[in-house]
Amino acid sequence: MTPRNPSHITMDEVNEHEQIKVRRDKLAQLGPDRRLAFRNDFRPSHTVQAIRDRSGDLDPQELEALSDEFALAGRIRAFRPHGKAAFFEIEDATGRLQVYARKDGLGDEAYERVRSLDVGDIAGVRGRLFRTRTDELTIQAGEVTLLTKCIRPLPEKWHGLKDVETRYRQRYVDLMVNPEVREVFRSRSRIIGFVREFLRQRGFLEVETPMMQPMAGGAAARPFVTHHNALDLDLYLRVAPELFLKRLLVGGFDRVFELNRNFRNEGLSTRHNPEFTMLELYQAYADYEDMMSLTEDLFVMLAKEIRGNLRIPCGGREVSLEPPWERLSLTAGVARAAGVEESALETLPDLLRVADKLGLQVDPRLGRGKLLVELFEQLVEPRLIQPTFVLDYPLEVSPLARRNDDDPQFVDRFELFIGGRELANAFSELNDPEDQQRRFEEQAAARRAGDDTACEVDEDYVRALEYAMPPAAGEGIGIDRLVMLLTDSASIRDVILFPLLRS
RNA sequence: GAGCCGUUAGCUCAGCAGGUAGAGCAUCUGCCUUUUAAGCAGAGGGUCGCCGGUUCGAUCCCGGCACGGCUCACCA
Repeated sequence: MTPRNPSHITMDEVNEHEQIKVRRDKLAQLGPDRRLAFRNDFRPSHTVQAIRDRSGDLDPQELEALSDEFALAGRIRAFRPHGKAAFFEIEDATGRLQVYARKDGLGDEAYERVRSLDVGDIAGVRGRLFRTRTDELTIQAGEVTLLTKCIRPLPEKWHGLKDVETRYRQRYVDLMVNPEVREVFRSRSRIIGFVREFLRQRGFLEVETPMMQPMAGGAAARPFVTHHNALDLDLYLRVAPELFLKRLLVGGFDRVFELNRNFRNEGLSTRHNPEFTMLELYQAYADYEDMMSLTEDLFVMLAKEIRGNLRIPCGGREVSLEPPWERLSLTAGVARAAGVEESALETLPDLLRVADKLGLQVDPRLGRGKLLVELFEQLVEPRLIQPTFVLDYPLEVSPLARRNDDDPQFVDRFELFIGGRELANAFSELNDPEDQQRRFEEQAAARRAGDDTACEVDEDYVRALEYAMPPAAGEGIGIDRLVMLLTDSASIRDVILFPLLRS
């Protein structure tokens, strides 16, 4: 557990924990020259994986005949002393390998130095390979060098580190001792690499747009504020890159994406971290139907790549990513869940009546569109376990989306739900500058009325649309939630290396 | 921001009508040259999250605070 109030503890505090003291003393016994205790002159010749690959199919006799000497470096993860011999395990980024050290092989002095090593120390080992009686591939140490002393004891070897607070605050320890955590973050890296390659192959250009913006637009969320001293200018950390990416469509890049951090000054939960990673992509001459296809393609390929299967575990259930995915209109979903006809959801009083009938707490000041979305979130969203595109959002909750050609009160937009969580949001883009100006003004009015998640009028964005933005569609995919899905993680903190905690 | 739950040794966890605490691993000492959750024998280690209250006496009961978890709210 992290000390809660360490301000009164100093480095020379005498009652240092016994185990730390023992390790510090061992460090001191190496002598006053710190270069010998923290050396950087050992170069491994092989990783554990490379050694296993090299020796994998050799029988014990062939292994004995192999005269190669291997140099291996890593962290000591187990120590089994036996009088005049000792076994320990070295772990590097690729795995663990057992080391066997004998007094009669190393000499008295060198053997004593091996015996003084602790679990957690970083060490280098040189020697030849053999197999033990129990057929364990082992390196017989001809030389063992302490490279870096570990002053603190590692968590228990069998149960590991369980305390979630320590796991998040001291992620380095979590990573050290919990291999499944390392695996999650390796998967995260592979997923992000795969997404980039997927888009690159489809002709998308990866770009970087401002994270510090003079005006926070592109999503309905409260921004973080910061200040530039030299310009004496307040800036907002971006809540979304959307308005900048669409300016690039105007400029002639007709397929762009950005995969990077957004910042929203909102609450924390198992699905929300104040800084999170979002993919946004924009494609000219495409509509939201194209985004649905692209999303299915991407998720299917990712599931095959990462899980090797389209049926993946998700919080104790199974999710099938086999396309095509279900499509459900927002209104139909609410009607079905509420047990009424869609025609009974047409007006604001209709919706209030339904909410009342179901005993739902809703804000009566909401307009029809927001209320419909609210009902959907309460009634339908948590039940959308299998992949579902939710379609046809009300205009008033979608100030940047293109109107539906047949029903101008709705927009051509979908959100994707899997495992009860929103994974993506996409729409055909609004490119009529006059309509956009009016929608911005409605947002600004809502803002003046107290909605601090509503955006302001972005005059330059409207001007950009006046230069003509090609018809286009765009999509945002929550990368953290995508990683949660593909690693079956219950909390966003399990897929973010250093999630925000109170300090 | 609200409700519920949690915080005991380095780690994982027990415990208690209210009588200031235990185990395993880890650590230390001794023995042990093919073990692998090594083994055997012994030892040390705790402001029971923090502050206050009740009480002869509080790890335990009560109040407050801190941090964390879950749920809700917020997050189109």
